[in-house]
Amino acid sequence: MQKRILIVEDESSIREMVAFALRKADMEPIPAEDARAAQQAIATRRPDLILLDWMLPGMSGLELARRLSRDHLIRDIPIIMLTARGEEMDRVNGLEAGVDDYVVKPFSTRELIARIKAVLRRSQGDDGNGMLEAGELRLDSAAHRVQAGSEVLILSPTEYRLLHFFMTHRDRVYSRAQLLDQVWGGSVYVDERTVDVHIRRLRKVLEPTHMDRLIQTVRGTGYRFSETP
Amino acid sequence: MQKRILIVEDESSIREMVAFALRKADMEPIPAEDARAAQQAIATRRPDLILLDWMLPGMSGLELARRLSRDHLIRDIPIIMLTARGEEMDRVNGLEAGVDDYVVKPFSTRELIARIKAVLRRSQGDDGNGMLEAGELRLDSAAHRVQAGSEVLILSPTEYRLLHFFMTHRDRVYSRAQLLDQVWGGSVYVDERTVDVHIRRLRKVLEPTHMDRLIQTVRGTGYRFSETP
DNA sequence: GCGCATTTTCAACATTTCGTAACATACCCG
DNA sequence: CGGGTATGTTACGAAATGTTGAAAATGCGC
Repeated sequence: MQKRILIVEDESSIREMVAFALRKADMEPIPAEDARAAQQAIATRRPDLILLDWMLPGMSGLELARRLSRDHLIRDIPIIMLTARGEEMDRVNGLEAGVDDYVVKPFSTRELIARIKAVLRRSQGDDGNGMLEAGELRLDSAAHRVQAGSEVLILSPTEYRLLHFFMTHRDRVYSRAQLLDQVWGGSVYVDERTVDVHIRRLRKVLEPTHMDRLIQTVRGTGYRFSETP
Repeated sequence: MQKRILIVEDESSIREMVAFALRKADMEPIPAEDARAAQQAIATRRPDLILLDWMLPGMSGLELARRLSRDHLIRDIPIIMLTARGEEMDRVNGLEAGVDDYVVKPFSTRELIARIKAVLRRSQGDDGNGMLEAGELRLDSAAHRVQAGSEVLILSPTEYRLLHFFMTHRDRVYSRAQLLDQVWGGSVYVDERTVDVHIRRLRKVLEPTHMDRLIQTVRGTGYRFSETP
């Protein structure tokens, strides 16, 4: 199934080059040259991923990203930011706005494609209806329900958000700070150790079904969600 | 070590401009104005990368690329295509004659150099994503995971940093002092022999998969990471 | 305001990692 | 061949890091 990729970029040469590369990789490019066009395209075509230039005429890419992540229907669309070198990409700002990855210009088209695939893969198991799967685990975000096999699991709100984040961001380490940003929201101050406790809780819920193996500790760095040990 | 870059381009002004930029970037340009000259240059000088104009007098760049990828000795030389904007790029779609990247004319030499470097890096086992490969070894820096074949290897934080450094700095000796600087960070005081111990630990992890051969001792100097003994 | 579910903090406990030192082995050169 | 130096190997205690249970704090509906 062809993935639709929205390209929000004001320079037409870059837009064209990326569109070219996307087609070659069997994806469907949707070009947009500013935030207005982007928003319209999102509403009408619902892309699977958004490529967002950091600097845009009118509204900055970051601002647009923030707006998008505010809208619940859109927030699960992953975003990759395109930034010019040295264009101080404050990583934290990006994380707050729900940006999934960065690519620094100038980039090779192959690298860009690889990153796009990586991000799409990470949010895989998402069949478009908000059904996420990993191992025996199934998370139905529409119904807000989690199952392991036929077992229904009861999660607290935070546990649920944490698991949901992990299932849409697999095979990647996240530090405690990053998890706090993403799962708790950037504007709360809580001890980093709190993350450990919730990890523990989540594991405890998953333990009876052996799905706790999906949540892995990366010593010295943070935690990771992955099917491979 | 200087990289040899073959420039196949009929317009001499572009050839010269690119050659100039390449020299400035410490690479060695090999100019060729048509397919015949290109093939001869490939046979005699074996370039590390080929810049190929889309439109050439006689044989088109695409046709040349196809021929090259047919030859097993040549097929792993990466190719970057130079195309004019709108030069029926869509036709490239399934063709895919082993082209690694392409740059749309007019391009800035700075961008071109950046792309060249990216492609060269990739051919050294760095896919630009933080996926590093060497032999059977694969290090995924996003997931913070190391595999040898399908085997997952467990590394301590320092072992991981050390391996990561080596995989991004191959074929070069580093003294213990340099390794301490780069891997431990300049502001720590530890005995140089500590490096030996960590090398030993890393080797031990790699031993079962025979990948310890990648870490080589250079007596009197330090250590080196290389695929060739 | 009260009771309940949830979240956060805290601190004891368990495990891993690290640097050092001591000993073993390999290599070089006269 | 033998001494001297460089590197390999191992063991051990201290320090860093992760885990865990329980208590304290918070927030929410009634």
